[in-house]
Amino acid sequence: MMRLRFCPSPTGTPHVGLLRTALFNWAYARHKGGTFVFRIEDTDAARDSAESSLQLIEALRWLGLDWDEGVEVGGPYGPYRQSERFGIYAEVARALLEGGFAYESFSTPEEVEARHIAAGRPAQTGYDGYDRDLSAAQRDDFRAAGREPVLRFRMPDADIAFTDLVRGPVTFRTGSVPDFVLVRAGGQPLYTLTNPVDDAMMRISHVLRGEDLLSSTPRQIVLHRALVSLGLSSGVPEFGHLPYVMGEGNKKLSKRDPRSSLFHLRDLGFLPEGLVNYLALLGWSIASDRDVFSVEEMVAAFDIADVNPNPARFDLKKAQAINAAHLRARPAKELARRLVPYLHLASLVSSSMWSGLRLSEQDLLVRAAPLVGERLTLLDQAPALLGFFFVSDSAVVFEPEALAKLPLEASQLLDSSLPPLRALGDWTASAIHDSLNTALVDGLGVAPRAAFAPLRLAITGRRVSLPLFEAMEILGRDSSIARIDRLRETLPA
RNA sequence: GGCUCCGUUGUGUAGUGGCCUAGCACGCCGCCCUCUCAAGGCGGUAGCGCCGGUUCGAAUCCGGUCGGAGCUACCA
Repeated sequence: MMRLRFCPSPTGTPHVGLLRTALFNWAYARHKGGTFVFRIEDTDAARDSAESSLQLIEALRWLGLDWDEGVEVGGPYGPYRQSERFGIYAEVARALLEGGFAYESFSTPEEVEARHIAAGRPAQTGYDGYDRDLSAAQRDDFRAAGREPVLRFRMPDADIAFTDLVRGPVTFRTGSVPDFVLVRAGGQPLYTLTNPVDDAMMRISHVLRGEDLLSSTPRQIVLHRALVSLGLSSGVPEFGHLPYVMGEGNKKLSKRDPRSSLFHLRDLGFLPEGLVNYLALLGWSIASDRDVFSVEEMVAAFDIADVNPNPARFDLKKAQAINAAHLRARPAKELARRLVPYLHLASLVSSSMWSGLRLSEQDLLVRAAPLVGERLTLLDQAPALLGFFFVSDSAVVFEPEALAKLPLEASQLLDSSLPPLRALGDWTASAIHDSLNTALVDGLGVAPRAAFAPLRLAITGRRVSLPLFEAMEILGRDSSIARIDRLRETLPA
């Protein structure tokens, strides 16, 4: 049974790189019929926050990445927050020490550096193994001098090779990885210990994570092997390192960059479907001639072996284009529902939830949604496009620049449009179009482009809008005429 | 400095020795459609980092080189 996990540390707000990692783990687990575990690595009290944990949970839920075991849902290998597992780490640390896989180290960083310099080595060579074979008497002396040791892992004297699921064979040469710290002086376990221990305890079989952790893999592999020989684990997981998600230029996307924040993108009006689709494209593709797909399609096709190892740039334009494709694919009723929070934020509707809307608002939205759908790339553009439906006839604001660009014969065009509209039998878009065409284009000999500009402004207040005749149909005859009258009155004769 | 990873148009990718005078998408430019804006259709722009080698043949294999990135913490 394949077991994968997503195990962020709760620092800061969730960003796209992190979520891309979550998505690939989730998709691979789902593709293989495996188990997806969600663990939170909150071992660093100074940097972690409860708010960040909550945001992580909210982010996964919003994207639709569900987990089989983990925080909130529980499971057989819990608890799933590292802050609740310190007892386990202490036990494992003791076993490692007793088994000879780890040792107490008293050297300060300054002392290590001084030894390197004295020996003519570069200062930043890394820990030198000085305390590896301290005698009990020496350790007692250090303690007597008031020093507290860290626990270091004893790196074996051998190359460490593994086959990366994304990159193929990778080998770290003997001696290139120094003995690393597992537990701080004072007893706090570090990521170097907690992460592999939990992966082992939770029977994780495949570790897919960011490329930044590639260089920590040899350490984790030898630790896993130690756990196996201590009888604490049944095997070493496989590793795959996912490419970075970069920002503009060649800079790794920063956690602090607001543009990479999931919630920011959600506020802009990304659909979860659209964002998941785009995130999937960062290092993976479903086919050579297609890049718009559903999560289900992704799950059916996703294989870690197909992931590309080179770093990807987050391109907001492309993300929007993908989002727009998903927006257009939504049925009108559903699109209408998704619009509600954004319209509410712009104070256009009475509730942020569909069920809280007045029936008239619901009805209007369902009818208007098909017009707006193909004009959106992001949901937050909807208020500007739909605003005119939700204001009273006397409250339509005419764009000044649109007013300025009106054709000279604007008043005449408005005058001439009223009688046929009043006389119209069926108030439908095509009937409105026909009658106005007859009256203005044929009757007055004005080009369509110019003929309808004043009407568009009267109805919507803008120069660029939804299709005019459909908008008039939805708005209704009375409102349409009232709005045309109103613009007529503000223009000189 | 050391270790490790990466290198196809501006961006994301397809490509696993001949189907590649390199496909798709976004972007950009132009045309068509058209009540505006979109959407849609058509066309254009631009790329295998470089040098050697292997081979009848290389974007694909090998070596080197250059460039970029990460790690080199008692952070994760």
